[in-house]
Amino acid sequence: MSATEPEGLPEPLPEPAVEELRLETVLGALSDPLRLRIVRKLLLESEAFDHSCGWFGLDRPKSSLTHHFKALREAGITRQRQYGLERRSHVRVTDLDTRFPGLLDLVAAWTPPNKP
Amino acid sequence: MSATEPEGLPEPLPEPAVEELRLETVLGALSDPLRLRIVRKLLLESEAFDHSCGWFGLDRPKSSLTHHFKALREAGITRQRQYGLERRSHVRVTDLDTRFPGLLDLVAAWTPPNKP
DNA sequence: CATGCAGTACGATGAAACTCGTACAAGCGA
DNA sequence: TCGCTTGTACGAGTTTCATCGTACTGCATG
Repeated sequence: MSATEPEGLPEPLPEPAVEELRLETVLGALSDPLRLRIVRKLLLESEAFDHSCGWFGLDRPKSSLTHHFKALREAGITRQRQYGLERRSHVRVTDLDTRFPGLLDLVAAWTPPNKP
Repeated sequence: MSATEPEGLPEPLPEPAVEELRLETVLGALSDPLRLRIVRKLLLESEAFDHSCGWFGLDRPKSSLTHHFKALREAGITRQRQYGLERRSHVRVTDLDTRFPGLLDLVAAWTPPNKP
């Protein structure tokens, strides 16, 4: 069905379909500071498509990261695929732009406050 | 300072300044279904400027409504003024469009799922 | 096959936050 | 002045969520 993705890739992990995306859920997922950082980093700094958990350089225990990446995926913001050992993520840009046009532009354009 | 508002109005209740608005906080406030309804109703159906709490026709106890309207105001989404007995709210459109351009358009354009 | 690595699953803990009842303050009108 | 209305303050009960330690799975590589 979802023929927008190229062939030969591992199947995505379970995720909501485009029609199932809920604005409240998406906003709630983005309202966490760490998850907002993750999404912004994916939007701004990923030349390639997917990035594994370690690429983000987040100083948190692994179980915490699992929690947040799962939250992003279950909210429909990211798609995750298994590449051997690693589980790589990317933002579902097309789906989100379809359902909530302007949301990702907003997140990417936003300037986070200075942290000393 | 904030000379964008006409004169002769009651002072707004305490609220964050434009520079203090935080994206995480705003998104978190909008991630509650009832608050999202409130903001959408204000954006879509308010010909006049301000609306009192009862105008929304929300079937919740008063103390719950106070909680949510306060949350919206403290997140910087709405401004509230005291008019005699009533406390009327409107969305801080200019401020939000300045800090997070596209956010309110997004909220207004979004179509909520059918509720049977 | 043994080691090591990426990541999950589970569970406990603590902090928010939603919901709401009750009691109270303040303004308006008869 | 006596209600009636609008909304707050406070507090309790419940739920949800973030955080993280520990144990485990699965895969790759030597």
